Amino acid sequence: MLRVKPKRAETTAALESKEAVAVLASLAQETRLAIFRHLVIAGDEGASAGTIATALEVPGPTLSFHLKELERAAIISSRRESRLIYYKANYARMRALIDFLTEDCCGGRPEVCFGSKGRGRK
Amino acid sequence: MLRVKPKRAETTAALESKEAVAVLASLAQETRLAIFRHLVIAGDEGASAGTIATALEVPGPTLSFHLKELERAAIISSRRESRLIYYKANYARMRALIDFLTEDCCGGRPEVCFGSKGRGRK
DNA sequence: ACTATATTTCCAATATTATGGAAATGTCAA
DNA sequence: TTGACATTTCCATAATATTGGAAATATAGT
Repeated sequence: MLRVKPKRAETTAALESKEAVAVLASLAQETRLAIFRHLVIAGDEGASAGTIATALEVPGPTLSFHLKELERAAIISSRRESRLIYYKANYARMRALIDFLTEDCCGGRPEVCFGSKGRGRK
Repeated sequence: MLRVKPKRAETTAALESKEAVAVLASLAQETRLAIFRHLVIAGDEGASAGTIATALEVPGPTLSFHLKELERAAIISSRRESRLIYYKANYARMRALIDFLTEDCCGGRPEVCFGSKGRGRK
């Protein structure tokens, strides 16, 4: 039997309003959102800068700029593997963002957003 | 027993990537996020521009600019009531954003973001 | 050391966004 | 129709973000 994940993958720190703005801004750009989506699909291994550049047809310096923005917001992380630098999505951070928005959206009035019972998940 | 909402409050249209960027951008600014949060708390009646301006201490023209941005992204809506203009949060739109992010984050690998079973809600 | 490849930093041009005073508009009451 | 109030539009300024070529840095193979 293939136990997938006994508990949360990474620690989920709640987002402050300022931080939430930063994460939102990091995703509020077409190329960056495309990068993030690409990385979600790439999974845990992530994808190298070159692979991303080719897939999304973005010039190196432009890609590098956006990768840095995403990393600054901690919505992605990177590791070097010999000559390649692999980037990977930070799911915990995305989850924290979703949780922040859920609180923002539903704080006090969950019924309006998610029906009479709120969300299943705490 | 107090049945709160039999079904969804508003129709929830799924977000396109471009639209998602627009909604993200509309919230990716401190003042605008504060406005939105204020409106969530204000509830269905919403809050007038003046009320918001006073509460958040934002000059009229600046507020007006941000309200327009939020409205352009359809994350809030407005109605005039005699001399006042009331703004109110569009919960359905926020939900659509959250759903978009959830798909983006978890599409293919829900276990990574939300534990081995995904979210309770569809 | 030299070469090739991957990626980044530097930098300057361009584009977009945010800010708020002054003036315009819209609404109502007298 | 004048006056008071709420809000917006106009507009100039300032701040921030995006873009990509050229040059720099990092790593590995020969």
